[in-house]
Amino acid sequence: MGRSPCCDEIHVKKGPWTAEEDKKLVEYIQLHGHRSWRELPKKAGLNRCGKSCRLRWTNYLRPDIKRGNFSEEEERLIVQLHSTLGNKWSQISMHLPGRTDNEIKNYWNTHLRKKLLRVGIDPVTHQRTTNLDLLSSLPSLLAAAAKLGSLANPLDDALRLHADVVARYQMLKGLITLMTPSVLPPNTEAMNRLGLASPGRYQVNDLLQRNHQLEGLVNGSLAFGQDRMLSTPGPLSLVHPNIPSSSHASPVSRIPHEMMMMTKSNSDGSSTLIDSNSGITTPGFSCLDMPTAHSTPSSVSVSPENEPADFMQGACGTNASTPSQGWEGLNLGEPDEDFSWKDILDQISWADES
DNA sequence: AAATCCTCCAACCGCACATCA
DNA sequence: GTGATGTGCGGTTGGAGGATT
Repeated sequence: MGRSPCCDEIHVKKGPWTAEEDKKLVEYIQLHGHRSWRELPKKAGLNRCGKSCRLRWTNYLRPDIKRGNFSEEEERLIVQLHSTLGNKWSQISMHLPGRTDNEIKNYWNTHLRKKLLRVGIDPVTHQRTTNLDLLSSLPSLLAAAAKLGSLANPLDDALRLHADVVARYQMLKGLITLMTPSVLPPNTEAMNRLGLASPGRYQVNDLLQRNHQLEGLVNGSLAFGQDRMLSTPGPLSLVHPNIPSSSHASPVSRIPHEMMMMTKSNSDGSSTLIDSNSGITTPGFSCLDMPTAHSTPSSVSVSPENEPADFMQGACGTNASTPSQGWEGLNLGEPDEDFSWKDILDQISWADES
């Protein structure tokens, strides 16, 4: 029952093609075409199975094949087509002249897939990976940080600091990812979840800009931490710039010189980050033109009823009655006493979980 | 310099479907 | 209607070559 394998002939060569085989195949097809792939190898004097000949021709020897790197335009097109067609590589290749399905498939698996993952897009569903995915690594990070924290020598403190900074960095990256829409075709389900789907309210570029701003903040904080770790090892407390130092009334007792960050408002609406200990400034941090507030968040709840804009406002402090409220709600300030990643997770509620 | 690891991609494999006798 | 055959497609593999240790 069933069909016989295509390449069941004994002594049929497999593996890479030689230049001589290529030449034979090309010359034969140019002269006679390829009406029957099964007959072709015999007639062309090739010790290959028809299937192998077809593959070699369609994927490599065909004269209209485009070689070389994929352009950005091609990349975009592939991603776009993949989001609607899935792994239908042959259909995708129809839209990219000169590219074979095999080439596109390989390029997808080796480059584009990873690229999407890096920017927080699930390459299968083309949905943003949820913050919960990103945050799933936090327990291990925290465990590592706690373990390091229990050791008592300067080097361990430095390591602990580093783990702490990394954990916070991951956390903020996760939140930024959560708050920002994709540059790709709208990821409707995730966008709807976050209430980001309504057109006109959020412009992608606008949000991307905010993303950059927030990333700048995060990276800046990370840089501060690393800088501090090198010079004076000790725990780092990442404090949001808009939280006045007075609002951090319970500095962690074990931290002798907690690094504090404040902001100076600039006339253009941006702010400059200032490390009150070192005096180091980081200009350009900005919470420009956030949508108008209609509530002041006392805690963070990302759901259609309590949109991320509220959180963003809280985070940036432009409209909250107390500038610090948004970030305080996130518990980003006091790492050693009250700080709890679980609390943050608890504060982020998903509409479809209820 | 050697060993090991990693990445990439051409080629293979097996299945599904279309066609034909 | 059924089985044999040919072709197309998507997933997977193996090895070459580069990077890292």
